[in-house]
Amino acid sequence: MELALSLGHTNNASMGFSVALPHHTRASSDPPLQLHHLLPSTPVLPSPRLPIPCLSHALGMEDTPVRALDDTEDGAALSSPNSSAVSSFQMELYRNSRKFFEGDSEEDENGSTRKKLRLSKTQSAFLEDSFKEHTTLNPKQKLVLAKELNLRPRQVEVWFQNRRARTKLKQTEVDCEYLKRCCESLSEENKRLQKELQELRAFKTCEPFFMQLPATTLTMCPSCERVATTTSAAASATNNDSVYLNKPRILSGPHDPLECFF
DNA sequence: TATGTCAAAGCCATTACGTCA
DNA sequence: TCTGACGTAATGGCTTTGACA
Repeated sequence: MELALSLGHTNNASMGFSVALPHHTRASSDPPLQLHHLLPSTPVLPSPRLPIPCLSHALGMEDTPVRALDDTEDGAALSSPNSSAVSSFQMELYRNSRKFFEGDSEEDENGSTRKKLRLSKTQSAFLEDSFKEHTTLNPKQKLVLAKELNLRPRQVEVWFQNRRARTKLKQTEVDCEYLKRCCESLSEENKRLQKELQELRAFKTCEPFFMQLPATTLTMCPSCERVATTTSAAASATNNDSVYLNKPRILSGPHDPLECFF
């Protein structure tokens, strides 16, 4: 029985029940990366690329190369922010990024402390969309994403690592649920078959009694058309007279009840 | 051609931290 | 204010793989 479990999102549907991600998805053969490869076809953000350049501008970080990719293709998308007032959305980004930068600097100062930096919703959404496109990143993709989100490449790498782990965990839960249902179903089937077997056995053991009804009602074997005869002992006891025996009696040889009946 | 070494990348288990009820 | 549960970022160790001598 093949358990073709392609429930939910799996990295490799052909792997059947296994939920393991391909161990090595090294992208050495990947085509040259373009930014649009990293982005969802339907961005969840008004303009996924907009906030970061905005942010860089607000922070006076124009020297930070945000446009890490081929300018010819995505230049428009990465163009400077529009002239409208900075939205609260962008301000939130600004504040979040301030926190990140402060966190980074703090970590640099006392490297022993492990500061956990919470990603903003925007960053998470961006990463999530990228994950839908590629569950693994090649170094270039990682760098591009890191620059886009103002994160360290290591952070992007870790996020994808943890995201793959979460996916696998969820898939495992789904698989467990499915197997649980399979198990329950098989148990029911097993019970049903056991019951059926018991009934058949009971029927088989009852049959001789069926065959041992009073002689008047069971005088002839349907297969051989022989009537019940007396045993030799009975014959001698009755002076060789043929008698009908009312006592239970199993015929031997061809008169085996099972042989005759079936 | 076979083999050992090394670096890179991924997975896994675990820790540590932030948030929330 | 405290606390425990939970989600998740981060870490360290191990394995696998490909390149290279």
